[in-house]
Amino acid sequence: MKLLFAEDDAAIAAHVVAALEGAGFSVEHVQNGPDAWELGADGSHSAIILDLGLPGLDGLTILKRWRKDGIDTPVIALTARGSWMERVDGFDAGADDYLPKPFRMEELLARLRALLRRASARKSTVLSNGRISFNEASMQGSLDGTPLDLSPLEARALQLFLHRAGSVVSANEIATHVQGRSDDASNNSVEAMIARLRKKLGADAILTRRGFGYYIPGGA
Amino acid sequence: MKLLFAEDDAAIAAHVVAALEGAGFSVEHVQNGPDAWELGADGSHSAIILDLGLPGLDGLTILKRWRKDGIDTPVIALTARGSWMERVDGFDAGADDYLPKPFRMEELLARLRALLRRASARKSTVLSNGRISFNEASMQGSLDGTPLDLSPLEARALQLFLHRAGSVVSANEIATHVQGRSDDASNNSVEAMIARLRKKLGADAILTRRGFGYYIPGGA
DNA sequence: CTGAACCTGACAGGATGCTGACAGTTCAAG
DNA sequence: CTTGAACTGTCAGCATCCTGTCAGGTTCAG
Repeated sequence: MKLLFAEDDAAIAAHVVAALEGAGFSVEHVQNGPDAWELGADGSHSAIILDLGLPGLDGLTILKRWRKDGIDTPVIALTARGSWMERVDGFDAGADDYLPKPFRMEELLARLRALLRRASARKSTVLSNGRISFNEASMQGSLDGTPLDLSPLEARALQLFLHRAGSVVSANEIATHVQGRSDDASNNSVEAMIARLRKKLGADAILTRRGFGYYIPGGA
Repeated sequence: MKLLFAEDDAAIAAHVVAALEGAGFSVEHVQNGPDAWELGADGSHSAIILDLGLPGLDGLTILKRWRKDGIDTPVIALTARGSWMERVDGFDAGADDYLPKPFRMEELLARLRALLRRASARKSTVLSNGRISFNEASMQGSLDGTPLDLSPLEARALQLFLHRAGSVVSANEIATHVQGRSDDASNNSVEAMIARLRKKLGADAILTRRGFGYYIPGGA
């Protein structure tokens, strides 16, 4: 299990490297953007932990280049603060998970393992429910087999709903998972997105549970 | 929080059981495969710590059987050593996490907590009592299997009653838990809500204990 | 019998959710 | 650099639903 770890802060890096190696991983550590890009580009790592604030070459740019080149190594992005814009950008650029600094090692390890597990079981990444299906590898949704034209946020929302088919997802959870925000209320962006999604999926695809949230029927 | 712990090495087991109980868990300990399978099969545990090298019946086989039978209790697999193959097999069989021996207790506890946290966030509990049932995941109540159309407060109230089936819930508790108020008396909003709920559930679903509160018969 | 506790139907104000429109931003093509 | 398309947050208006309150009736315990 070889990991690539890109982080310029020496103190943090030493700590993390020690913990990762203690957990049985072999770690390659780089401290600047160009090195990270070069090493990651060969696709030989099981996962990459990428600080978005690298010197020399921005983490987001690196990530986008990798994805463009077809490198699908799972990436956990480390964001400087709880900046939600950064998180959203990270997801759009192709990160599989993000972790806001500061973080606890257990958290990083847990997410890393989850990511590796998902990656190893990547065969069955097609969620389906009634007329709707969704390929998590390509983030492509379909209705009755015909591909849908979903925006990034809509796709993530649909993914979330399908993962939790049959159970209610609160607007707050949607905001967190899909948009990367955690501030509640005071805006109806979730409602707006649901409306757009419904327009593409059909009005009865996503149901409202007034006062609680939204859900896709079926599942559990 | 009841745990199932399957481990045949008596020395390790004693150590782990002591630590788990010290952390506030109630532990059922078994030392061979068949016992583990039997006890785990009732799905009553919050989590299972499963040594893969059990005598009598292999841990992986047990795990696969459970999953086949729909037991989705979170499982931490203990692997003999850092054998990579074993880990992969463990994940494929349905383990939620693995831990290579030897391990430190803190590590086990940390992973256990992480697992329980994740699991509790996804659990879809169905409360039921006589003709009434309530799915907490979808916040959907049913009477004789037919879905009910409950308002948010009614749904939360029904949930509360079912959680405390057989015991009296005071109007004050209802006001607090369901409506989020803490001011007592001076209004009969609770009474009004009970009336509306009875209209949907049937008059005999919720009984009054004059001077104390309301309750659903049966349960405890 | 009597007062307190409880029930119920009606109602209005408020909360909640939906929708169409719009503007700022990003991104890629020209 | 300019341009245009796509995306998404925000806003305002609207429809609907929810729920606290009130008034009057009913039931219960002492």
